[in-house]
Amino acid sequence: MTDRRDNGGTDDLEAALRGAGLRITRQRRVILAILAGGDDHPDALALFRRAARQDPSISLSTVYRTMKVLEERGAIQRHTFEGGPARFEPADGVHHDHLIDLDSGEVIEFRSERIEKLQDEIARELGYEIVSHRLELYGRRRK
Amino acid sequence: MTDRRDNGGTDDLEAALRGAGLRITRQRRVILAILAGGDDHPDALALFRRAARQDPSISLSTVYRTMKVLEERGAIQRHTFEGGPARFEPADGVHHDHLIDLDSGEVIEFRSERIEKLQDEIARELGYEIVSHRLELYGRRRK
DNA sequence: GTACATGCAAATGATTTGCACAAGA
DNA sequence: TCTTGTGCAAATCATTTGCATGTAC
Repeated sequence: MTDRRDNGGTDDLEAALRGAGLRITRQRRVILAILAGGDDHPDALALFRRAARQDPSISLSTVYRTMKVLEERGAIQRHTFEGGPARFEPADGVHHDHLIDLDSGEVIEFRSERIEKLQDEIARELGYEIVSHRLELYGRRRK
Repeated sequence: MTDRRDNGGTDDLEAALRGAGLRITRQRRVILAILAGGDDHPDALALFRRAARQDPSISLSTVYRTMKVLEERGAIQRHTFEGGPARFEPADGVHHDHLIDLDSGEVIEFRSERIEKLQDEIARELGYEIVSHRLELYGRRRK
């Protein structure tokens, strides 16, 4: 047993690349392991720094390029929270929203069936079909 | 009677600047009128182009600087929808969320008391206090 | 007159891209 | 081998800022 999540693990990410006829390079292997291993939402620079510890030859461009292909394959999710740079997380199949801790930058995931449903109702009333949505709560720990 | 909204009109915007001891310059007057007059959500460049028609000497920097002070005074809202640059709208006092038409870029405003309430409940359950939030629906017109 | 505002150009920060070389399949 | 990937530097995009000059109050 491992503490790695069932989905979004290195194997799933590798499969996403392989399935598209893309290559598993030494640097991609490192990046995928970091993505799959962590349970936070790192940005490109954080990913780059962590990767560089294992392989100092990795470049920031490669991190960005890898994020782009993984996103195109639906293997990861890209989030752009207020202010900061894009942050990434392995796609876990189940959609969820985010609560961002304004003090620490920490991201807490949550999911509300009722909110999802209400969103659909609203879109329908306005004559629209939802393609995607984003719901982000920004707050601080209650004392 | 005017088709200008009750709130977020030129007068409100001017008041926001005056109240902070700031000056109403020729270029600010033009920008404020455009913001107050339109009912869309223009980005800095769009604002700049419209302003330049009335006063070709206006610079993009001034648009950005004006957006910054107005935002600091709470007179306008800045939105960063997926992808694109920041877009602005006069603050109308009542909070609302947005549905973005993926084909036209058009922004439709809506408000759901029930969603607002659910968000508060969720944050509370997670031990947080919401400072702000953003809910954006991206979709296309239903045929 | 004096502090605040402006235009311009240069700086910034995040991200992307062109190119010559390297390396998976 | 042949195509895809990489590092590096330069380019791009949105936005900000330094500075000398202009102007609202």
